[in-house]
Amino acid sequence: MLFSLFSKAVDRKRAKHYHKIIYYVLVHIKIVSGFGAIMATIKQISELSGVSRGTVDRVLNGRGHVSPEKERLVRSIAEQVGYTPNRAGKALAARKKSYIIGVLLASEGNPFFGEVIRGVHEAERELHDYGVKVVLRTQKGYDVAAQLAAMDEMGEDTNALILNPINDPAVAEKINALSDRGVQMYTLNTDIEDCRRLCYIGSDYFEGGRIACGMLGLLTGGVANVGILTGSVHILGHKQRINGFLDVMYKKYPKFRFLSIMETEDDDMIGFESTRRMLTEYPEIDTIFLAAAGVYGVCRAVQSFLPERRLHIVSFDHIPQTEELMRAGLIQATICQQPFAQGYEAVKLAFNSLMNGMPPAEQQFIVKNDIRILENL
Amino acid sequence: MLFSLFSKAVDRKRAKHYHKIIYYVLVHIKIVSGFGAIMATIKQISELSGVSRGTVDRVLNGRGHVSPEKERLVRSIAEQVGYTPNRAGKALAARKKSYIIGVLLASEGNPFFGEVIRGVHEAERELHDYGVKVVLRTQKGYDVAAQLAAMDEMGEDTNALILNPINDPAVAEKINALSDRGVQMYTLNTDIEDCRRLCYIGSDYFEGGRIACGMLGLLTGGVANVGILTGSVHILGHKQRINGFLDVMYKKYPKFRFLSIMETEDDDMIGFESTRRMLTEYPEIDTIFLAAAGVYGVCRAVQSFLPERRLHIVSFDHIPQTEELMRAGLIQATICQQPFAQGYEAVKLAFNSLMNGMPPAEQQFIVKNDIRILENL
DNA sequence: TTGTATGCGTTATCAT
DNA sequence: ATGATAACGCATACAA
Repeated sequence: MLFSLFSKAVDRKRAKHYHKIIYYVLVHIKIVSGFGAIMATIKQISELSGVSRGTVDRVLNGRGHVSPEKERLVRSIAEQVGYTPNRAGKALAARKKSYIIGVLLASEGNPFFGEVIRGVHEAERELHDYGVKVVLRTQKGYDVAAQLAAMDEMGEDTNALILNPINDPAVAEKINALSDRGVQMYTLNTDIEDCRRLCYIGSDYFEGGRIACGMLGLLTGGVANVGILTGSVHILGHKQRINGFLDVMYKKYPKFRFLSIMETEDDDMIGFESTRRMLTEYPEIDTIFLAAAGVYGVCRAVQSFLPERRLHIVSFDHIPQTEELMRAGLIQATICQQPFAQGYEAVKLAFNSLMNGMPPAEQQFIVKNDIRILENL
Repeated sequence: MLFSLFSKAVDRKRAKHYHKIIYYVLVHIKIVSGFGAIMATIKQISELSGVSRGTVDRVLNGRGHVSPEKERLVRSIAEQVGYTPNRAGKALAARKKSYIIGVLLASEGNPFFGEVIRGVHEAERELHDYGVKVVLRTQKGYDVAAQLAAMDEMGEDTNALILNPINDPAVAEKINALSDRGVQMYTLNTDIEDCRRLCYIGSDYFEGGRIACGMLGLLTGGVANVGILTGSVHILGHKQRINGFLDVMYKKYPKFRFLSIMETEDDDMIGFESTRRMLTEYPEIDTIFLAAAGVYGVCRAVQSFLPERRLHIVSFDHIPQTEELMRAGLIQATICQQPFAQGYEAVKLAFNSLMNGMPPAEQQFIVKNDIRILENL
């Protein structure tokens, strides 16, 4: 290989005499090897440019303290040889200090997050070799003060913090504060506006709503009296799902009649009661779009109050009761948002940014919505 | 940290005096650090056991030439400290020799494989740092002799070979021959029986068929006159899809009437003609299960000969015409088999086995079948 | 400003 | 059979 001309056997002085010739060759000849691109290393760049490895490192990592002409020279050569840092080498060197990635999930007792956590742990396992520590902390329910407190505590000793933020200005502010303190911030599963998070990892709720409507359109043959049950109109994701649903409904299904919308507050009991009232007020409802949690309560209400009629129901996510409800024929389809991938990718993204000292290229990592019926549950 | 007691500052002789004590402690006390498991290294094991790193390496990698008692000692300590090799270190050391992974795809002109190839390239990009070369070769159509010849050629200079095998005994035999020659063999997208491939990467065709039937059950309300179009009854995957379809049909949809099955030979023109004949012979058909390629030809036939009637059609895969056909309302749903993931995971799996010198833990890597409707295409 | 030396974990080579 | 040592690519503390 070309570069081995100046391996350790040849000292720097000889190299200095040759490096201009080599450089000339590099500039004017397109270099290819038998199998693909050459993998340039810092050492090779130092030999080609006649400066030390340390200087090359300083240039390539912008550490300063290097003369302009050498800087230009090194940059130029690195460009010519198409230098990209070697991850294995970086990882090994980085092992002395270890990165700590915090994961703060505000939702104990929400079965949806089980898979998210599995994904987090899988990423932790894979990154174990790279000296990464993952600190996971879960909280019960949506309490702004509690979330803020936990963020402060975890921000103390983490290099990156991943959380599913409560949609409250105080949380956005705290995200900015921690970001300024040097903690790389990520939002998981739900995003929050007006803050300096590096990336949102989660699903496209609007698309999820569109898919739900498309599915119900197919199931009903395009004719339906629709009732919608949402968690809370104040929760951004739920609202976006409903907007998506209505988007498809208005454009594609003129024979859909939208009769009523009520809230479950993500609770089975409240869902039961809301559904009961909805069905007594609008007994002609034959199709239910279930945009949030409380699925089991809603379905039980349907079963209790319209035992003879077969409604069309599409829900979200896959929780333990989902299979039972699908097997019973109450729910025909449920739309999942790849919870495992959300947890997994969030940790990996955070690690990669820490590793290369650069924020993720994309500000969003959107996981695909996933249609499930009984056969592929 | 515990192990640093015997860092380089302390010489081997002192270590030898202490290692039995430490060993005792290790055996009787469960070791935990603040953040999780200790990451044991070969160096630490050598210090604890009082043997050299070389010997530890010889034991842990089964290179032989080591006395039984030292072997037992090292094994025991490695077990106690829960040693797992560090991938970054391995990668760096392995860079001197570079692995070559061959990918042989027999299907030029089949749009399905575009995404598979994208997955292969993405894996290649990610593994670039680890000195992996991927050699991709594609072939037109299914010609056993051509595939055998290509296998022989590629087997010469590859450490692993991934291919979508033609279902022919000669191919199985060649897979065994190459395997015996030390090439690690993988089957991609379609499997083949009675051969020593290390792993099959692809979808579960039986499940795919079940999902298709479940979907048509939902679309038709459980009442349908069904026609099936397959590629060839001789192709294993197609047969499995049909078996899956019939499985659900018999168990769950007693009002499905199965009227006819014909072949498309994966060709649009033949598909058109087969469909035309099917629809003239059984004009009562209102539901079509499209288990193979030739999708466009079939749909055009439906459009030509039953322009007024609205059939229910479920197909497989996502090719360029699929979206047009769905938009036109001819196809309601198509079941995809994650082609990108197939290509990506195949290469990664092959690399991992080469890296740790161990075949994959599982003999199959099954990607999920994925329901698509117009809204999530 | 610039260069040198060392170490991260693993593997291979060379001595003994 | 066993131990010592160099090398892989990168980062950094230290020396000049």
